[in-house]
Amino acid sequence: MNEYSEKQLLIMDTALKLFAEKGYDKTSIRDIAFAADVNVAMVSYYFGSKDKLLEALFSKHFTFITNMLENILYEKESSAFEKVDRIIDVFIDTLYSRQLFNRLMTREASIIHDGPLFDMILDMKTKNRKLVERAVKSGQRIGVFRKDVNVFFLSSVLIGSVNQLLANCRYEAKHAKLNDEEREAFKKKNIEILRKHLKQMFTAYLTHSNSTDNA
Amino acid sequence: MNEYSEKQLLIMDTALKLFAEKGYDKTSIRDIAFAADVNVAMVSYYFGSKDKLLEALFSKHFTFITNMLENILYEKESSAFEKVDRIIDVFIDTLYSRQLFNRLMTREASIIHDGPLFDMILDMKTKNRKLVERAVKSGQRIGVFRKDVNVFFLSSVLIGSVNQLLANCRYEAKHAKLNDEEREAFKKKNIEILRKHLKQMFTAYLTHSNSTDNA
DNA sequence: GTTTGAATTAAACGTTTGTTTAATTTTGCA
DNA sequence: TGCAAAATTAAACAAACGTTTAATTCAAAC
Repeated sequence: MNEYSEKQLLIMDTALKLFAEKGYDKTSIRDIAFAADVNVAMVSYYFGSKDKLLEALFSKHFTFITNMLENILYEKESSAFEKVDRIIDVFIDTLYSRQLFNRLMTREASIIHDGPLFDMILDMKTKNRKLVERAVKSGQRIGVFRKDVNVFFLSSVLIGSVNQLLANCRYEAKHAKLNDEEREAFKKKNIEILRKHLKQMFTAYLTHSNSTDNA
Repeated sequence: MNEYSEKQLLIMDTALKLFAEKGYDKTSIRDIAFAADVNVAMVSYYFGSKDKLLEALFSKHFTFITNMLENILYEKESSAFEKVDRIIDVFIDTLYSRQLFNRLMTREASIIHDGPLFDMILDMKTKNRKLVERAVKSGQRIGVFRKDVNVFFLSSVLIGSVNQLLANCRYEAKHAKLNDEEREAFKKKNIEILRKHLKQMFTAYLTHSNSTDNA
């Protein structure tokens, strides 16, 4: 199913980069063709249309990411705390290593109302929540986590923080006029801070007995 | 400076709604004109161009939001914990009450590389951080907050969480086929959960003594 | 070497876009 | 009422867009 020729992959990679940096709508097929050094007609020839190219991009990265998430889901971990740490690592590493796709997806997600892309994104959001839920429940079962944790809240914090921090880094890097190398180093540095503090924050929150239980 | 006629405000409000829901690029001037029941030429006549209309929208909402943030900055609060609670309230309420603009801004922010919009967004991000920083430092001064708090991290968590939760709510609401009223009630419910748990989480994190100080 | 189908190309197509024009209507003021 | 400026309109404009066409090149099989 997902077997693309080298030329198709070249087009997809080039398109992903341009879509992420300039936006889907502001990237013309001619832009992609020029950057990938292929003829304009090749996109329609291989993918059918610009929309289908976007769909192909989503499918490709979704199968990779959701597969990874599902594998984690069936891992055996020794403690609930390790589970939480592991999940934070997986989310951060995935969002960081697939920054371009993640940027494109988040952007498109905010204006999509239905169709195959909507279904894919909804499916991924559900899987994200399942993963967080599993870790939380295992900690609750053995009594080390508080009982009134809200998973919808937690997964929003997790994903939202990473994306927001990466966006902030891009802005700071541009403001400080960092070059590509410096910017990536800056991102990496802040991602590691995020990782460390997010783990601390989640642990503190999950083990903290709720002081306003009756609210 | 910011004095617009009723017709100009009508165009701006209509444009904001369409930009937020369909995206800036996918909304044509004809779409706006039709929805606002004005002639297509009126947009260029009043604002100069579509880009300038977007700039006007940004200016309008930015002056409001940044003014509000700066006012908070000089408020007197009794305790550091109250300061944190207050800031969380302000961010949540602002992001929630200006959902449409916030959605538009976040979306455009991810593909803007320079220009007046870039400067405005950067300015707002800086102000956000200043606000968080002030609350954290006041708690550190009197010794109730830990010393190694990272403000860049905290502000990312705060803004990122709210936006991500609202985006998740939109998806859930569409999946559950809620109508407009039900969707807003669903959002409101989850925002209140977010508010409560975010305050707990921040407090737990800020007062939690760091167990890996030497890391 | 010929044939067959895929790959590649330059050119053209029709549509939509943001914007402008030029004419007309409305408004506010003397 | 008369007049000048502002507001509003329908029509037209050029440019950019995604896509298609029709011709040509390429590669592999026989």
